[in-house]
Parts: sequence; structure tokens; C-alpha cells
Amino acid sequence: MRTKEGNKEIDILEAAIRVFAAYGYHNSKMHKIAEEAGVAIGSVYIYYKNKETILFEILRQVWEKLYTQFKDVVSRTDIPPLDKFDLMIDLLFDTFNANPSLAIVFVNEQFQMQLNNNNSHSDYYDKFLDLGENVVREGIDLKQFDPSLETKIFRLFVLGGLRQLLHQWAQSPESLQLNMIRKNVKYIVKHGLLKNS
Amino acid sequence: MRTKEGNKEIDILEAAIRVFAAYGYHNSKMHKIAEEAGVAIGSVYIYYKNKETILFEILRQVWEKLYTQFKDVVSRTDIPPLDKFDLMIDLLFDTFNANPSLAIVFVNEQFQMQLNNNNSHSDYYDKFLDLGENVVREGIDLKQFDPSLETKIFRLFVLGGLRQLLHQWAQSPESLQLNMIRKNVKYIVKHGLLKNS
Amino acid sequence: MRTKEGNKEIDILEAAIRVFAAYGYHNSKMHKIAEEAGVAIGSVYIYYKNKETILFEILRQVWEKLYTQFKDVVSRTDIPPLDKFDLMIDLLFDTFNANPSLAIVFVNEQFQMQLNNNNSHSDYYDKFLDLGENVVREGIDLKQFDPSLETKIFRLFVLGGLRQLLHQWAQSPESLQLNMIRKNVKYIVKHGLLKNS
Amino acid sequence: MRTKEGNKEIDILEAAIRVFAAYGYHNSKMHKIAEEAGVAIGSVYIYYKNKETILFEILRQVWEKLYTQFKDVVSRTDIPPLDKFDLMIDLLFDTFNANPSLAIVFVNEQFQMQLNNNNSHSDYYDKFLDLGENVVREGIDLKQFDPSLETKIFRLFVLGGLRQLLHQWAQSPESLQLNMIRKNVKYIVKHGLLKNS
DNA sequence: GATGAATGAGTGTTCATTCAT
DNA sequence: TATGAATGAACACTCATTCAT
Repeated sequence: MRTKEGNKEIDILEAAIRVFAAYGYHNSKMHKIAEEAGVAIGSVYIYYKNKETILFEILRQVWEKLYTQFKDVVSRTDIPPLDKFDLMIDLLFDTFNANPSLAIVFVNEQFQMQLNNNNSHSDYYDKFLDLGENVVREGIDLKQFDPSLETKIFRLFVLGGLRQLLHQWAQSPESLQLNMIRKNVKYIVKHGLLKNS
Repeated sequence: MRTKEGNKEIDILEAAIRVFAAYGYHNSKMHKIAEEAGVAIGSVYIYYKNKETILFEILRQVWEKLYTQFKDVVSRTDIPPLDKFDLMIDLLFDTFNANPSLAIVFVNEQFQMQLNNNNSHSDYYDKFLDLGENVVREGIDLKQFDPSLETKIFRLFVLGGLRQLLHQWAQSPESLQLNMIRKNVKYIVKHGLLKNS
Repeated sequence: MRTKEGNKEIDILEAAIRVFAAYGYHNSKMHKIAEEAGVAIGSVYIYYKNKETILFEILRQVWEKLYTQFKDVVSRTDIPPLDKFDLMIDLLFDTFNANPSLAIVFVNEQFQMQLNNNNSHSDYYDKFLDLGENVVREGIDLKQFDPSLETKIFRLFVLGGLRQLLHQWAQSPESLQLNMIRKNVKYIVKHGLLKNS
Repeated sequence: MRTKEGNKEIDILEAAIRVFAAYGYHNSKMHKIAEEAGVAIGSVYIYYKNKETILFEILRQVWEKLYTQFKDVVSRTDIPPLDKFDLMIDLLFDTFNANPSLAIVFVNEQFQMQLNNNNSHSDYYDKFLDLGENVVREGIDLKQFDPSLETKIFRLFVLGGLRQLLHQWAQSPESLQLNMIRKNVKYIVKHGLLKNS
């Protein structure tokens, strides 16, 4: 048996994240991924059925991690819904803090994914949005959030805003301080633009 | 005035918008665009240098239109900055209301574009963001907006939120009422999540 | 429009026959076929969907031609069944006389074809065998052929014998005189091995 | 004596026969053969240099067995040439009776083999045909067979006929009774199609 | 300008074979 | 011997682009 030290399966996935982030999925070549992972092209196909599968697996892992964490937050009863939002935002940025490339892939390729009806992801995406909706509903029920808000719209708006900030930060981390982003997003979500009177 | 009759240049662009929206840029075939436009494949290359150019031109026209309209709004002195936001949001949705496919292309392909350093678009994108920033600054200067807001972050957040809503609406227009979107976005931007006390 | 003189569709098919005959289907490369046909590789795919389609079309044309001719012979009422056999054997060798490569492809790839259940060919093959069976039955009914013969076996045996001779002749035409083959086959089919007493 | 237990070399060969018969040589994967044989892929290469070698060995063993048996028959002096034919036909079908898959491989891959000039097989093939020729010559010398027969043609014709019947029988054993095949082939070879008057 | 047949560089994927353990 | 993860040459097929008519 020929076995190198290290875990090829993970090496390949991490290489793919870097390559997808740098060139975009469609401009990424399998040979480049193999080269970046330090394996032969054939080895890539031992661990992943094809190019699409690699992208799916990357996104799946992110969704899974985020979803699990978010679900824990949402189900807590010891904190008010507003604090849940703060926690969720923190979790989001923590996830990508160690891996900006992953953020870029996640943000760039998510929509493309939904063009094709690869349901496994839509599932996560939908469930993810539902979690956000739950928090908003809870806040409204507790008379803390404004009841005139359409929860479906709010959750999309916040998700999109975070996405854009994530992308900008991942693209040029020096242009945005993560802490500033967190602070501001939390503030906007709560109070909007207007000065508190 | 755009007349469809006999104007191949426009026919091709409109066909490309539909095809790009349906399949995504990378999965769109030049032959499909030609077919959709009712012209021969060779004719496409008379009016546009290559596939990328078509996408550029689509996005450029959108940016140009939006930028021009937004500039007018921003430069107005007869309305407060908050109303300017309302106007800008209305302009945005009006632009895409007549052409959901255009919204999909705009939202989906914008990031991909920025991966390559095609400066012409970054230009528009940046100038566009600057317009938003101007309004925020103005509001802060007038002591109407919260001064602790990072304008760079705010503008990205709102842009992203609108993008996501635009995408969802364009993808399944029946799921979201445009009027509800407008109303809610305006509200969120102003007041955030919290119930006005 | 760029059009060379000549018919590319036919050029490609004829090139494929030569290449398939020389290397066998599975060892034939699409680039080789294109080169042999004097066209670019992409042109091959304009006229034929894929490699398999080329082989199908080659075999289909042979079957069609043979079947049509054989059907005419079988339906004739002016000659006895034995003469029909003579005619069919002549037709068979005439078909391949001008194109030994075609004979090689036909003989070599026919079985492979039947491994996969590509019914369009099985159809021709079966109908073809049925024609032979018809003649045998007719001969038996007219009390000219031996009634103890299993028609299904006889037709397969003769088909196989002709196949083998065809192959040998196509492979090294100098080793076998076509006329000798015809004469001998006709004789064997009629009288078998034994000396007429 | 072949014992299956623990004899990987034979296990692999028998597995290869099944796989080649089912998919054809070119569509058979080495991994599938290893799996079918219950050994690791690496082990296959301990016993056989490569894929081609396996096929060669299969065919060689068949040829060797048939050749040895046929040689014995041909050299006998106690029976007339016609009975030798009967015996040879019986031997042929006996050989494959226990292993239809082997018949399919033998029949399907023999020609392909001859495309490449792998002399070892041509040798057997030629010597095999020569044996048949000897019998025909002997019959002619004894004034039992028709002297106008071209022996080279006759032997190819009969070989081909048997091949085709063998193939059909191996492919769907229920469609043809082996005994009927034997009886009919013997009859055709002797008397041909015509009714004995 | 308009056409569409022709081009061929480029790429995802396969699979026979190897070799460190 | 035996293993099976690893290799990489090879190939079918695509599709943006060209250009003779």
C-alpha cells in the first residue's frame, strides 16, 4: 500500500477551496486542484466522484456546521431573541475567520448552485432561513420586535447583507475589520439607520 | 427608443439576458443566444467581440442607468437623506420590475465579474457604492443618522440585502410582493428590527 | 459559409470504416478518424453525435442495403429457393467486393454490438435471419430441401460460414479468390462434403 | 487437477472469463476481474503481466486443449474421415458445454486478437485449420469427399458456421438444443441442403 | 452585413498499471 | 506473496470563435 503522510481527502478539499476561491468554480481546472493538493489527477477522483461533487461537499460542510450551531442558538431559552442574533452573527464570522477562501466560495457559488435543482442544498438553505425566521417570530411574539415586519423579507435582507460583507471582507480582509462589521451589523439590524432619539 | 424590429444588436442582448438568467453565464452557449435572438451565430460576433463582452455590456447598461438615476437623487437638495434612500430603493426595483431576467443576471454574475480585474465594472460598482456612502454621510452630518455607523459597512450591508431580495423576487416573483419588499426594506433600513418604543 | 468541395459526412464515414477496420473499434481514436477524413476533430461531431453513432451508421447502412436486396430476392416467385441462395451469396460478396474494409468492420463489430442491447441492429439482424429462414422453409415446402433440417440452425450455420470467409478474404484478399468462395459455398450449402454418388 | 481453493491464478482466469463474456474484452475492467476473483487488484498483476495476457492465456488454453484433442482424432486410422468430423464437432461442443462463458469469449475475441499480429495465436489458429484441412484431404484421397472442394474454403466455412452456432447457444442456451446443433451440423456438412434422393 | 460550416485548443474523466507497505 | 492507494497518460467530446461565401 502506498500511503503518504497526511490526509489526501482533506488536502484535496482544501486545495479546491483555494482554487475555487481564486478562479471561480467554472474557471477552476481539475488539474490545478490536484497540483495544489500535491496529488495526481487520478487521486482526486478516488475521493470525489467529479468536480461538482467537490463543490457540493465544500458547501455541504459549511451549511452543516452553520446549521448545527445556529440550531443550538435558536433553541436556547435563556437569552432573548435579540441576543440570538448577535450570537448567530458571531458564529457566522467565526466560521469563516480562519478561512477567507471558504467564505468566497460559499458566497460566490451558492446562487449558481440553486440554479440547478440540487435539492440537498436547497434543503439546508431553506432550513437555514427558517431558523432566522423563528428568531424573528419569537421576538415578535415577545413584543420585542416590530410586528409589522415581514419575517420572510427580513431574513433574506439580513442574509444578503451579511453575504455581501463576508464577500468584501474575504476578498480584501484589510479593508474591513471583522469586529467593526460585527458591531455595525448588530447595530443596523437592531436600530436601522436612524439616530436613536 | 429601443425598437425590436430589425435591431439585431438589441435582439442579441435581450436574448443573452434571458439565456444567462436561465442557465447562468458559464452554462450559456453562444449558439443558444443566437437562436434565441433569431440570428445566425456569426451575427452575434458582428455586434459583440465575444461572450464576455455581451455580459459586460448587459451589466454596464444596468450600472449606467442606475448610476445616472442615483446621482440625480443624491444631488437633490430638496429632500432629506432618508427620503433619498426611499427613492433609491424605488428606482432599483423599478429598473428590474419590467425585466426579472435582467435582475437575475445582474445579481448572479456581478461577483464573478469582480474576480477578474475588469476595471470598467469595478469603477461603476465603486462609484455606485460611493453614492450610497454620500447619502449616509449627509445624514450623519445633518445629525439625522447615527454617527457611529461605519458608512462603508452600511452601504455594503444594504446593497447585499437588496441583492438577495431582488434575486429571490426575480427567481419566483409570486413569492414576494414588490410593494412589501419596498416597504419592509425602507423600514428595516430606518428602524431596524426593534419595535419603536 | 465555409464549404470545402466534397461531402464531409461521407468522407468521415469512409475514414471511420478504414480506421475501424485497421485497428478495431475500441482501438480507433476519433482524432485518427478526423485526420484520415481530412477534417478537424470538431467536424466529426457536427455530422455524428459520438463515436458509437459512427459505428451504428456504418452497420446500419450495410444492413439496410443487404436487407433490401435480400428481400427482393426472397419475394421472387420465378426462381426456385436454391437459386435464391445463389443470388443471396452473390449479393453478399458484391456488397463488400468494392470495400474490403467495410467487410472487416461488419464482421468484427457485429457481435460486440449485440452485447449491448442496441435494438435497432438486433432488429435488422433478426429480420435478416428470418429472410434466410423463409427460403429454407420454402424449399422444404416444395420438397426440394431436406425436411429434417432445423431452419434456425441452418441459417446460423451458413451465416457464420459466410462471415468467416468474408473476414478471411477482406483481411488478405490475395489468399482467396472471390469466385472460388462463391462457387464452393454454393456447392457446400447444396451438397455438403460428400461426393455425389 | 484444477482446485479452486486457494489457487488465485485459476480464480483470476475464471473470473476474467466471466467478465469478458459479460462485457466484452474492452469494456471489462481489471478491478471488476479482481473483485470477481475475490483478490486484490495488485494480485492480478502477480500472476498475469497485463490485461492482454489474461485474454491470451484464456484463448491459448482453449486452443491447446482443442488442438491436442483434434490431433488425436485426426491421427487415428481406425475410422473414416467422415467420422472424424463427427468426433471433432462433438469435442468442440463438449469443450464449451461446461462453460458457456468461455465459448462467448472464444468466439467474440478471436478476431480482434488477429488484428494485432500476436503470432502465438495465429500459430494455433493456423495449425487448427490445418488439422481440418488434413481430414478433408484424406477424405478426398479416399474418394469419399468431393474432389472439387477447395479445402481452405471448406474449413473456414465450417469453422465459421460452428462459431456462429456456438455463440448463439452460449448467449441463450435455451434457444438451441446442443444435440440438435450437433445433429444438424453433421448433416449439413455431409449432405448440404438438398434432400437425399 | 449576414451566414453557419468548420475549426482545434482545452478539459473532465477513465482505468491499466505500479509499488511502498 | 498480497494489498489497494496512488498514478498519469490517454481520450472523447465541447464550444467559443473564425471566415469563405
